[in-house]
Amino acid sequence: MRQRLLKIFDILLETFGKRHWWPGETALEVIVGAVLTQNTSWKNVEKAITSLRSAGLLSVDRLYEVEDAVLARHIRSSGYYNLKTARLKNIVKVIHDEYMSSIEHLRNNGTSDLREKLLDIKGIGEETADSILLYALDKPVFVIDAYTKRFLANHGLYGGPYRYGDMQAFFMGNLPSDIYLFNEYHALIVALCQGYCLKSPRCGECPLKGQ
DNA sequence: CACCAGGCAAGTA
DNA sequence: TACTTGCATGGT
Repeated sequence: MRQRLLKIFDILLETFGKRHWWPGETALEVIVGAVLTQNTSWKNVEKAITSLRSAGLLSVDRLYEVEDAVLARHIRSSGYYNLKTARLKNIVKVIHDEYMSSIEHLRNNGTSDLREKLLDIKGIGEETADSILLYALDKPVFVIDAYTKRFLANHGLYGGPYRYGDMQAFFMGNLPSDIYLFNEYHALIVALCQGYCLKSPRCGECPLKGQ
């Protein structure tokens, strides 16, 4: 299975190229994006991030201080703005109060289980926590989402159960623990599903046909 | 008009 | 444990 998953990765990389998920952005922007993109298209999230950046709000301390109503106005385009305002405030408060507003301190925290720490924050579930761990904090965890589930179900790689932890264990048990690989693999699965498995499935043209 | 998008928490059975 | 529902904008 290990070789099969690596072969699939090579095909996806060849087909779609590097996805450049969250390159050249600050870790805080990644964290904000991870929350804002919950059940929301990335396009709508980009507008919100741009608005926050223009307003000079993309720092832990500025986000900590800003009024809820003001924050909500800037992230309006990403939907669920009242909910997401509270969720951003929740995680920013932890970074501010417990890590001196430093993402580096959060990243380098080796004493407690960082994943559990994130999951304890209201509004941070497994996918958001793992996206933050992988894409913002450079931790080797495999991110699972609705696309990943569809990918596993559609390609006969895995028989279930289709629970988050089981699917994650499948990938992490059958791949080398590598930040770059986990980062790119997840993004490539999304690209595959968006191009071939989503609306009007094009399974006949799927680059993984026969794999 | 309907449906979906890089989920989560709270409620129900 | 396994559903169901509210949250909300913007694109197709």
